[in-house]
Amino acid sequence: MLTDRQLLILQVIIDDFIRYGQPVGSRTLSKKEKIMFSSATIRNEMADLEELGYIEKTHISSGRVPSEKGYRYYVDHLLSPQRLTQEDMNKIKSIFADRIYELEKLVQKSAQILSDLTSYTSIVLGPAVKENKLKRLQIIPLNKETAVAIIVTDTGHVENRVITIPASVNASDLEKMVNILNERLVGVPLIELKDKIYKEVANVLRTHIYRYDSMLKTIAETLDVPQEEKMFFAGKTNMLSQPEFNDIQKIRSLMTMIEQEKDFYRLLRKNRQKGIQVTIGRENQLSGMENCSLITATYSIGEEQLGTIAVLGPTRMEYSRVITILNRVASDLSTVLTDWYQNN
Amino acid sequence: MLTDRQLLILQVIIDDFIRYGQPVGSRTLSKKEKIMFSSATIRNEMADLEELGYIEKTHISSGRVPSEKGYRYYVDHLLSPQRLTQEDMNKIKSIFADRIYELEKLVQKSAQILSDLTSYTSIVLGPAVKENKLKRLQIIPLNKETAVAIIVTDTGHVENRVITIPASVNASDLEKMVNILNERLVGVPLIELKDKIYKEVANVLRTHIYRYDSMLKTIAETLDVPQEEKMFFAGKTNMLSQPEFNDIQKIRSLMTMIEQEKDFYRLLRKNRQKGIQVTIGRENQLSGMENCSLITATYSIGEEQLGTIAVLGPTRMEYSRVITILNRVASDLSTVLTDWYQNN
DNA sequence: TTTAGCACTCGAACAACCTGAGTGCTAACA
DNA sequence: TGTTAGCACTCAGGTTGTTCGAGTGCTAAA
Repeated sequence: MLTDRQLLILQVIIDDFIRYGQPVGSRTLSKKEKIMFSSATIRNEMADLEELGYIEKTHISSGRVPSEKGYRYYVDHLLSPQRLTQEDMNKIKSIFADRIYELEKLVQKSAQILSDLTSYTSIVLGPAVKENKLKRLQIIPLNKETAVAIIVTDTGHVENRVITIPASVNASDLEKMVNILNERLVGVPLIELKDKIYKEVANVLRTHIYRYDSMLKTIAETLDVPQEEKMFFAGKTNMLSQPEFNDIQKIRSLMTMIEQEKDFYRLLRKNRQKGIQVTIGRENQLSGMENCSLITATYSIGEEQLGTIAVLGPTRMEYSRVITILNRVASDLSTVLTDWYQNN
Repeated sequence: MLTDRQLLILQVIIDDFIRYGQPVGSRTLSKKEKIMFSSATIRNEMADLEELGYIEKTHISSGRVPSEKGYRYYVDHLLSPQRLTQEDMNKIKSIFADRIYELEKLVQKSAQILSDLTSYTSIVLGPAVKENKLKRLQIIPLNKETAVAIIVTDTGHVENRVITIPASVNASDLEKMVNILNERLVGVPLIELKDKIYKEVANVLRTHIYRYDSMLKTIAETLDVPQEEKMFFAGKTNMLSQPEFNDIQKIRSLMTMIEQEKDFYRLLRKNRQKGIQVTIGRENQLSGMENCSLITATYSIGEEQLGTIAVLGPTRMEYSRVITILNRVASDLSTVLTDWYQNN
C-alpha cells in the first residue's frame, strides 16, 4: 500500500507532467508549495514508486514520467475535481442554442464542441438506429426496374436504399404490399422487423398478393438496416499539435488507426457501461493507441442508452478536465433528448 | 525557346526526380542511356535551364530539382504516355463489378480505388443534386409538432429534413397540400423548386387550403436542398508516406487544409472544364497546397456533367500515370452511368 | 527518519571535422 | 564553335568530441 506521502508525490508528479509534458525531477518537486521535504527525501520516495511501477525514467538520470499503471491509479484515486469556467459552460450550452430537430446534427455539433473545448479528438457514436421503431415504410418507383425504399423511424431518422423490383410485380401490387407492411409493422423496433416479416407478415401477403415471395426477400433485406451506429469525428488534426506526436512514425500509426474505422468502432463499443470509462494506452488493445487514452461517456433518452461520446487524447491528457466536460455534455444531451422525446 | 537537347535534359531530370525524389546531378544524368554527352555539357545546359526558371537547386552545390514552371512545362509538353497494366485495369473494372444502384456508393468506391491505385489521396465530388428532378415529395408526421419531409429525385437520391408543423395545420390539410405540391412539382429540377413554389404553387394552395402561408415558407425552405455536391475522400493518410512530408509542419498544414472542407471544395470547383486539369503547387492558391498538385477529371451522364474526380499528390507526383488512370476511371464512370440512366 | 553533500550519468546542444556529390569555370580539343 | 577534361570550390550530412545542466543514488551526519 502506498503511504500518504507517496500518494502526494505521485499526484504532484502526474499533475506536473500533464501540465508541462516534461519528466519531473526531485528538485522541481521540492519547490512545489504542497511539498515540504527535501529533494533527497523525494528521491527516496520516487525510487520506491518506481519500484512499484507507478513511474518510470526515460533514461538513467532523467526525471520521472508516469507509467500506465501510474495513470491508472491517478485516474481511479487521485483526480482533483475540476470546475468548468463560465466560458466552457457557455460553449457547452451553445450546442443546444438553436433548436435542432435532427438527432444526427445535434450529435455532430456535440462532437465539434467537445474537440474545441478539449483540443483533443472527439468521437461521437450514435444514435443506435436499431432501437428505433418503424414509423412508415414507403416504396417509390423510379422506373420499370428500380425503386427507392424509404424507412422513417419514430425519431425522425430516415434510411433509404435503391432496390430492384421483379418484373412480375406491378404497381398496384406494390402499393397493396406496402400498405400491408405498414399496417403490420408500424411501431415495431427496426431490429425485429426482419423476423416479424417472415413470421407474421408473409402469411398475410400470401393471401393477398400473387407471387409475393420474389418481393419478400428484397423487402426483408431492405428493412435489415445496419446495426452499427454512425461515428462522427471532430478535431482529427488536433492530435497533431500534441507534443508527444512530434514523430512522423507516431502520427502515421495514429492517423492510420483512426482511418481504420472498423477497429476503432469496435474499441468504442467496448465501453458501453453507463458513466465515464477511461482506458489508458495499451489497455485499449489496439495498435496505434499506445500513446493514447480514450475517455467515454454515454447519453440516453430516459433509461434507454442511445449512444456514446468520447474523447481521444494522448496518455498525458487532462483527465480531470475532460471527464468533467464529458460528464456535463453527456448529461445535458440526455436531458434535452429525454425532454424532447417524452413530450412528444 | 528551348533546344531539343534542353528539352531532353529537362524531361530526364523530371522523370528521374519523380522516380527517386532526389536532386539530380550532372553525373547521374550523363550515365542515362538516352543521354550521349558529358557531364560538363550537361552542366552548361542545366545552368541555362536554371536561368530560364525550369529547374532549381536546393543549395548552391546540389543537384537540380524541377521548379513549378518546370513541372508545368513537363505536364503540358513532355508527358510520356503510359499504358495501364492488366492489374490496374482489373482494379478499375472492380469498381463496377457488383451492380450498385446508388450513385453515392459507386462514387465512394471510385474514390477508394483511385487512392489505392495511385497511393495518393483521392477526392470525388458529386453528383450534383440540384440538377436532379423531383420524383416525389412526402411529409410524414412524427408527432403533433414535427414531421419528416422527404424528397426523392429521379436518380434515386433521397434528401430528408425534420420540420415543425404549425398547430393551425391539421393532418388532412397537410395531405392535401402534399398532393398539390406533387402534382405541380414532379419533374421540376430541384434548383428551380423554390422559385416555382412561390410563383406558381402558392396561388393554387391559397384556393384550397386555409392559412396555407404559415406552412409555405417551411416547405420552400425544405425543398431548398444544399447546392453543394458531397465530397468523398479516400486515402487521406497516403500522403503521410510520401517522403516530401517527412516534416511535421508540412503534415500539419496539409491535414488542416484537407479538414477545412469548405476551401478545398472551392478549389475543386474551379476545375470544372471537361477533360483533365492539372494544377501545380501554388497555382492552387490555397495555403497548404504549396507542395501538392491536384489533377481533376469530370464524369457525366450523356452530355450533362455530374461531378469531378480528383487526385491530390505531392508536386513530385506521377503525373503521367495518374492522368491515365483518372481518364480511364472518368470515362468508365460516365459510360456506365449514361448507359444506366438512359435505359431507364 | 531526514537531509546535505558528492560523485556520477545521460541527453541535448554545439563545434570541429570529413566525405561525397555536385557545381562553375577554364583551357584544350575536334 | 560546340564539347570535354580537369580542377578548385561548396555544401549537406554524418561522425566525433566537448561542455552544460538536470537529475540520480549513495553515504554520512544531524
